[in-house]
Amino acid sequence: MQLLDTPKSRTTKQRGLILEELRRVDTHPTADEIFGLVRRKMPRISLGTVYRNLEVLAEQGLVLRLDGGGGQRRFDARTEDHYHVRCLGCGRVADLPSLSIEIPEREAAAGTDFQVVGFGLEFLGICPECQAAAAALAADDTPEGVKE
Amino acid sequence: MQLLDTPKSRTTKQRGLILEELRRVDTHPTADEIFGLVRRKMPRISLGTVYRNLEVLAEQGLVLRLDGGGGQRRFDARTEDHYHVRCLGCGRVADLPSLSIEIPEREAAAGTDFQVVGFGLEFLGICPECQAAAAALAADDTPEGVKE
DNA sequence: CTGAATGCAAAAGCTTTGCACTAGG
DNA sequence: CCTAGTGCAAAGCTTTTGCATTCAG
Repeated sequence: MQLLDTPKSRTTKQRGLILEELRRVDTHPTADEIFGLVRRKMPRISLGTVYRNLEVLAEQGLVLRLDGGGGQRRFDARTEDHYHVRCLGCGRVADLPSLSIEIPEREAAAGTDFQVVGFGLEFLGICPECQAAAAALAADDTPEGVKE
Repeated sequence: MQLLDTPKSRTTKQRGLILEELRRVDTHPTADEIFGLVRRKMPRISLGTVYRNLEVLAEQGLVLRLDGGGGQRRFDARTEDHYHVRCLGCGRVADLPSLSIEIPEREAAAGTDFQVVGFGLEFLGICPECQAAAAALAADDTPEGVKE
């Protein structure tokens, strides 16, 4: 069952061109860089349009957003080695009890001309509050007797 | 050998209090939330001071910045499964050939009340350009005959 | 036709910075 | 003393949004 129904999306020249240009490069450009690329072929496109389309394309799974969990910067005074879970709903972060995880840095380094110095890993999830909120919302939206 | 010499830092009331408050909580607060906490005990502190001190404390290794790779958002039209390296110098991102990595999501989920739905992993490194820049800089700063 | 999408510009975060003043060592 | 650090306010950057207009289906 589909909870949120996505509004039907249109195939505009702007969206097509953005995807095409993004596929042409392997530089993982920022929105602004994409704006620059696309503008060469469509000078009147606006940065807002680029942002809106990247968002749509990401929802459709046609592009990946690399923002590593993103959102606002958070701070932790616990400096011993441990991992975090970040809530996809509200951005809250919690500690995880220490896990021993093997990350093949050597192998990664072998596949690139970057000098690999480490890695960033965080788990993604839904915090209890956001789980409850989602459940309440689902209940509201579910007409009488409908099962999922 | 120490390349950049850090200017000697002072122990101000503000810096001490920020660290103290951050140690008191386990919520991984944002700069603004820390500002709120600290302001209860030192009402005239400014948000700028909080940012500056968090930066210093992070450099000293007393606090961790959780910004998941951070910087500007980047996009990728390659949607098949692969990992990335991000340059710590300039933020540039490159693809890595596919690696099979085992992330113990189950174990992580067992240690939290968050509903774990996945993880974010990226490698960190220095891109060739930034390696060159760093080497050039080191050469400049190295007086005649000095070896590292 | 209808409303999704656009261009433009303004607004909204979050973070950094310039400057004159304060205070740590 | 000397200069790192502070408070305040302004600026900076990236991303989002409101609105009248355009255009895809």
